[in-house]
Amino acid sequence: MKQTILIATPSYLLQKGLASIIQDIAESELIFINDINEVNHYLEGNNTNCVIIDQCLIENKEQRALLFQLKDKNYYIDLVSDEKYLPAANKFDAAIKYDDPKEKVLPILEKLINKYDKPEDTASLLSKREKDVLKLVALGYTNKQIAEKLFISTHTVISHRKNITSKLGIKTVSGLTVYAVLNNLIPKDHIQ
Amino acid sequence: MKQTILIATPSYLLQKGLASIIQDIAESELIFINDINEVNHYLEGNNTNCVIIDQCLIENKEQRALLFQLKDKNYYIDLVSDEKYLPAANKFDAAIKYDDPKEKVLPILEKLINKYDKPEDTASLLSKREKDVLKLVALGYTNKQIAEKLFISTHTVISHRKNITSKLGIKTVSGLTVYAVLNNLIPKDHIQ
DNA sequence: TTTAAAATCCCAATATTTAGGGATTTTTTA
DNA sequence: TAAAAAATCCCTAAATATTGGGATTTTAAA
Repeated sequence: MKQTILIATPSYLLQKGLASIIQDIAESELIFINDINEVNHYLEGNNTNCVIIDQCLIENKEQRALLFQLKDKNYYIDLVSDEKYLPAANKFDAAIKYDDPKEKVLPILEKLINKYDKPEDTASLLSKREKDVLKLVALGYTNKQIAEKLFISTHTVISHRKNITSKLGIKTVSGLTVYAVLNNLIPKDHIQ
Repeated sequence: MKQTILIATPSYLLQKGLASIIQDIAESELIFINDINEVNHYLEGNNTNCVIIDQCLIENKEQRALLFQLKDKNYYIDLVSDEKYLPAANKFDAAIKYDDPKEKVLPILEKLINKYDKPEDTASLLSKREKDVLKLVALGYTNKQIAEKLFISTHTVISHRKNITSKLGIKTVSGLTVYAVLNNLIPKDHIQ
């Protein structure tokens, strides 16, 4: 099952940046809110796995206390504009600075995703071989070409495609292509 | 023709955020650099349309002077962490703050894209009708279904597809689907 | 060690697409 | 107003994909 991540920051650049990075790692449901009171309200009424919150939204102690009421249920990531706003001791599980480079940001988000990523997600619906076939379908190869590439007969390719179709409920090449692109099975680049 | 945008910031979040927003507006070539000297070196040896540079990378006057040597050729966007770093008078064409909301960021980038987007880009390669057909192909319809939807014969659909194929040089359904998705001809949602 | 899933292969009939020719009628545009 | 481009329609043969049946062998899990 997809995990839900709440992202609370007024910055559009950071919203889109976090979204882009997170979706590259694994498909997740992202909620964007930029009002601290709405964040607390949302957390009370909905299940989330992680809260990424911009330090600049927290104005007082009451808000802060409310925020951490559900500490046990969620993973909290602090988002700060500058090192100086990093409190020495705090309740956050991790912190990301606005200007952190790739090497600092990626591990934190990857850890978060792996922590909550369930094994039975979309990708594992398909067997290894089915994914191989799907990839090549999405890359525009014919069944015959796929058979040659995988050293199997076209019959087998067709069988795999039948299984893919029934598992995914997607029967058209274009639908499978979109699925493959969205599930990062193929690079988004040009296709022959 | 695609435009080239140089993005200079150490922040991975901002890099990915800018990339995500810009690519949503129009396909562009993005160059990421996070060293001011490399930026200047790159600008001398390559053609760009726009430079988005993080204020924090500019350490002294010499670097600043070098940066604006090609002022006439490029559109410059300033990226600042805080209002206080915004110089009263400067050579930048626009400025974006780290924590700007969508309403401030989008117009600036849209203006930039439209400024340089050539009329003869990918979308206008195809005629109106060809785009109609391409859309439906990418949505997984068969030629027969497309014919019914557009109130034309399947022969016409096939003719349009032949023209699309020769104009785009893409002959597979999956390739056309990726093209359609990348060119925002269809919503990225689920397809039957 | 059974059982179930995965991976492999086969056939035949039908549906669909592709590639190679055309041709005619509207619209645009120079 | 000519000429060019766009949109429409037609044909046939060959190539591919889809559907709806099977079956066998490996591999993994209970």
